[in-house]
Amino acid sequence: MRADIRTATEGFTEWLGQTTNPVAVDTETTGLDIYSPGFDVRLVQFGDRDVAYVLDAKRDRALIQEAFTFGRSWVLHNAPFDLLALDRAGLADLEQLEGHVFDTRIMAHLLDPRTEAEGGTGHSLKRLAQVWVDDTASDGQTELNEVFRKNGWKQAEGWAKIDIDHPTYLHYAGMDVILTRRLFDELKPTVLGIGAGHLLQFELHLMQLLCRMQRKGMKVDVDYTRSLHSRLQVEATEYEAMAEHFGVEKIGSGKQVAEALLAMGEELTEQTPSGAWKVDRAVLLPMADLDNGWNRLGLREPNPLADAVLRAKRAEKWSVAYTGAFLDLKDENDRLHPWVNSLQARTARMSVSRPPLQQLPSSDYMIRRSFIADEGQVMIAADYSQIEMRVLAALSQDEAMTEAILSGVDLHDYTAEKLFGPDFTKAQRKLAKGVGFGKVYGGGAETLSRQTGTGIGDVRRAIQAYDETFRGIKRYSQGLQESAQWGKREVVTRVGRHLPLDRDRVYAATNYVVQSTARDVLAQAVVDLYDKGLGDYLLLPIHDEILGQAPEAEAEEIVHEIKKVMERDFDGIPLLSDAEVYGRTWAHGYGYSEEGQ
DNA sequence: ACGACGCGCCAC
DNA sequence: AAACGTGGCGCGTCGT
Repeated sequence: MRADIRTATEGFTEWLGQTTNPVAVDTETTGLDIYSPGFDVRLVQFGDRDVAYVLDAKRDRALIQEAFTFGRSWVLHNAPFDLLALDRAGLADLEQLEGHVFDTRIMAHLLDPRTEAEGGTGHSLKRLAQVWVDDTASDGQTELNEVFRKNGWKQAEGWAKIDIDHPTYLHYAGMDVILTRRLFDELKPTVLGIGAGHLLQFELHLMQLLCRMQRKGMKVDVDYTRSLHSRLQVEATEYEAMAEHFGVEKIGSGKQVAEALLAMGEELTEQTPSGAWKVDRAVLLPMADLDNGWNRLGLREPNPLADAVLRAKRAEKWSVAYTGAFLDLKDENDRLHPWVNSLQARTARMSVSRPPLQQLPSSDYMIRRSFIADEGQVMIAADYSQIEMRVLAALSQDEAMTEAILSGVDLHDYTAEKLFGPDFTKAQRKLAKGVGFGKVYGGGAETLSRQTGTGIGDVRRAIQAYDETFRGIKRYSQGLQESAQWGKREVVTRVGRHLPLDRDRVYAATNYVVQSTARDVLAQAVVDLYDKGLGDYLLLPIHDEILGQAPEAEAEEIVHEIKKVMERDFDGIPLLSDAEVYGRTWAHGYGYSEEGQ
């Protein structure tokens, strides 16, 4: 494969003026945390199929800035990282490139959303280039790692420490853009070939909007977070000491915990897939005489070790994964800019990482209290109610479920009445609800029986009654699986997304379509909100919810506008949004109030 | 020292 | 007939 890697600037402008679109772009930086102190862009590369210019971000700063004003189209692999890095370093604004950017990672995801572990190609440039461009393609990563290793640098250090003119580094940098452009040339017609051209445009647009959200970030209440962080650390240390008293030196070692509990005369019954004793939360809580909400059950004498391990683990997790991460990752203005991957899961669900803000504890508001609206603003949120059940009703066009939803009655009450009659008990409603979730998640009788503590026979009868009540859902689910059996082993969603199914898990088809369609509803809502000029109020997408902030005086009005934009009809099923003004902090949406503290 | 993996736990 | 879905990420352990 021809690869002409040029490190001098001679001829760059002429080349850029005459090469074909899109021009591949990549950056090499000091690290991954764009908003941490000390972050810098070191190299910026431009390339086409055969030629790469590897420019020094400092030496060639003006030339790079000028290049981005050329009004070309660009292609990047995993564009958000480089777009935000370029923006942060003042080399190119997000807005400047918006609408002119392709992302080969997004294109690859549309063609096969599976990771390597799931049997797909995965979405790393190296693997994709091997599959689509040249099976001997090497991006030079292995050689670069070797240089890092020989110098005694850890992975994360190498990127900042390697000499900017190290030949291995420059080769790696140059190959990246050449492979990206070559990959683009293969992926583009293939994406169009499966009829996903419109979907690609949509995803590229969405990705760039989420980049804006990420760049803005969210304000951390640093004083509060520091104080909570140390409180959690103290708590973890205290409970770790108690555990040690019972012979457990490392609370994270399931082996030690299990052995100590057995020595205390406790009985363990559940095992992990590899045969070890299971000592997770579900096992330890009852042993500590606690329910799921950590309240005393009063059923037995609490085991002090089980109690200490539970509390130490929680305090440890919360301080390391949350408060500690918030403090580590915030920028110099105390703002956090989490990574938002607009197209992540097999079902296209988005993910948020560094830190994982989509999964902060919701049973207690203390962690969410770390996030505070900007001066004069309040946090707001709007979520779709029962989005997955409603999407399932719409897709299946089930008559009974449509009737229930349109009548406005509580769906689980309706289901319980159909299953058990008008005098259904609380436990029966819970079971009815569980059966409904089972349809969305693909769960079976065994699982539901275990979860609800209902006998397997009763559960089977409930599922059967459910299928008879909601015949359309059963029919829809079977239809998906049958067509996947006959044709290609995949389901295609309403927006034309191809979701591959695993051979032995074809039953997951219903879940995939529902989860994916619900994701696309939220994604479309994000685009619509920006179109209506409400984008500046948004902070973060959370699967079926959008978190935002707005000036206090207008917050009610703005959140109402957001709700209205989100709400829509989906094949006769109304998708409704619950909108709420939280208050100064994220915790205000979870029962926190200043006065109460 | 580093990576892979098992396990666990946080969310929707 | 039956089959619980999607993530992020830290710790401990074990192999290289």
